[in-house]
Amino acid sequence: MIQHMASPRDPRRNRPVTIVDVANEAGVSRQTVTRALNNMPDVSASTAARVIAAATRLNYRPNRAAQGLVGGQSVVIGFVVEDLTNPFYPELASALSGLAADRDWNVMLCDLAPPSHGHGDVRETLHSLAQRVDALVGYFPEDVWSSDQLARRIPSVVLDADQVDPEAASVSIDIAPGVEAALDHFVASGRTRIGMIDCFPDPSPRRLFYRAYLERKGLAWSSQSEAWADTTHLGGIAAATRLHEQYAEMDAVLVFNDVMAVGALKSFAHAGVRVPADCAVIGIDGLEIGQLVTPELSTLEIDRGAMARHALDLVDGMLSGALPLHGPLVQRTMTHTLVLRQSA
Amino acid sequence: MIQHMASPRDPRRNRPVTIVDVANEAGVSRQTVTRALNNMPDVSASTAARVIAAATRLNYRPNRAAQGLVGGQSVVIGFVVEDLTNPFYPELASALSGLAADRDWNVMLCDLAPPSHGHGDVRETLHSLAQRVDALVGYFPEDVWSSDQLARRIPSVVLDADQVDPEAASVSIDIAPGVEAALDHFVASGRTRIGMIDCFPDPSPRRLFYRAYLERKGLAWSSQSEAWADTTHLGGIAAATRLHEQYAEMDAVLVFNDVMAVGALKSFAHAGVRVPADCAVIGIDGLEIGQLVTPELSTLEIDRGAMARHALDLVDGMLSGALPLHGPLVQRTMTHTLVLRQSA
DNA sequence: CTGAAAGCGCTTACAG
DNA sequence: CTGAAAGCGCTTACAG
Repeated sequence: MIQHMASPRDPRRNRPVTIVDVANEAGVSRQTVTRALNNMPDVSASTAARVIAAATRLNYRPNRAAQGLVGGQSVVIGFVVEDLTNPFYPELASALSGLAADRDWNVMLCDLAPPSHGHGDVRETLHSLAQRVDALVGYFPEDVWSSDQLARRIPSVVLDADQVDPEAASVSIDIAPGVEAALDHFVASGRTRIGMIDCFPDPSPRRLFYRAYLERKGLAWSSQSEAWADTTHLGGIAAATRLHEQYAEMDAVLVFNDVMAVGALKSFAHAGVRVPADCAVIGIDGLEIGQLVTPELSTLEIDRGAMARHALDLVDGMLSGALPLHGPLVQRTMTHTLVLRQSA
Repeated sequence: MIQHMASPRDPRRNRPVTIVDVANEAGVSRQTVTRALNNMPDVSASTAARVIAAATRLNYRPNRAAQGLVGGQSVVIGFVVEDLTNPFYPELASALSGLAADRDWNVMLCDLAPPSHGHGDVRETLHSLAQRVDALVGYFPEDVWSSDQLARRIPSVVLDADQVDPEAASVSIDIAPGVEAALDHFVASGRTRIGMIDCFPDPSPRRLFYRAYLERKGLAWSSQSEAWADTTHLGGIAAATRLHEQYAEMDAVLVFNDVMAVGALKSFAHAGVRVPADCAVIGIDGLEIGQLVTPELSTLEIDRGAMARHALDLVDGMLSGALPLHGPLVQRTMTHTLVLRQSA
């Protein structure tokens, strides 16, 4: 048998090689193997060497589950996002990963919109993840979430859901203060024909608040003041282009998120709309890309570090028993901070 | 005891509640609990209901390790990146996550540069991860990697390392064709004073190739033709600013990556250097942000989907025994594609 | 320094 | 429909 074809399975029987196989190969007992392989004391150097050689020869790999069963396994958080290519999620994942590492926890990543061909049902993906982790944190599709009651099966923290599930812990964002601040800023700088780019045909809470604000302030509004598209920069381009056509007098626009807002900036540049001179733009999220574009994007920033910290605190509470797993709602609420750069 | 203070541990003894506790609580045997909780047949509805009620009451959660031990656990890939806030990594993570999901594998995320205060030793982080996953894929700090010989302890795929470890499988990038194409493009469009922005004081392979190219073509070069900085957009701004000062005649510049290149574009805009009229810019990576800025960034693109696919193929091979775990080098090599947009 | 025993928490046959 | 037995692969005491 050619050496580099050596298999990690014992060729004699077609099953993974275990500690017993190594023990037999080395002519020792299995606890001696444990000791030798884990650098524990009370093994003679020669025995240890013999065991290590045998393990190497057989391509032995300890079974993680067995180790976990006896030793106590670490906490694993399943982090669920809608689309990792929206920079908001990696920035959050980065924060979560760092904070988790501080507790010696691990983060299992689940991107629900992977650019893969044959990815199965989202429901199936989530259930499979739920079986492999100790808690779920993230953004969950409303329909699967409510119909499957995942929060009842596993400690879960729902991030920034439009509709808060009373059964699940959540970190939610009260958009009111932030959106109010953004719109106030528009008005304070003399803008009165304010548009909105949203992400769904059905108005999001952000859009509803925007409408209410315009009405409250007696500002102009019509269905032409609004447009919606995908939450991508291409969507932002498309929506901004449409909005510019149907509402040419628009002098300010609030955009559902920064990625779309950056698209809107491109669209405006292309159409010759000067930002902020002709039209001011404020995005939402506070992403780093906002600082990379010209003009730099003003935005409603959300603190990802704080969001991740809240989520892990809630998980910790549920895991330790200090917090109920479901039932009375446990909720942390955050608000945006208006960050003014060049676009407004 | 207040209901919402119910603990996930059996209050009577201070240990996690197990299937036996549930069985006792429900007055049945443990295999009946298994059946009821896993929706298996051969349980009467009333018994199942009683068991589920007991499990809920005790906040029972099956032990994943025990389930994994008996049922066979799924493959977990530890994905190690240098810094998740560089968009290259999330785009790769997204691809990897999707392809892994297709195989019903999971991806555990490990960001070595988390924005967290107390993150411990990188070495420690990697070793801890290595114990919790079946294989390692990603970018590893050269020093830890070579000194700890992690590749000998766990199947590992090293991505795009400058120095290929002969002990580990790897997906490497042959930069020569791409960089040659980029520089050829500069020359073909009449540029002869070509600069380079790199990321380390020590010249990267990209920089070495750039130098060799200039020499080969008899083009001007001096130490003033080069600058280096952090691989962030701020680093790009700083390096481009410096380069513009020290090499004002520069009419083209190759940048270590797209994030820095976007920074360079900002710096040039600020300094009144028109791109591409005064100075052409080509970045490396092919990130989406290159399309968001103005002018759009020309770049050497690497196919992240293909990279992820190669990595998982190699892991699969090592796990199944078709590929050696170490020893004879297993290597896949990729090349960049020159994508011309507006900046060059 | 090394080995025989017991047990981690679950599930999968196998009896009733 | 329900339960007693055996075993998954490892480690942690406990004897020698």
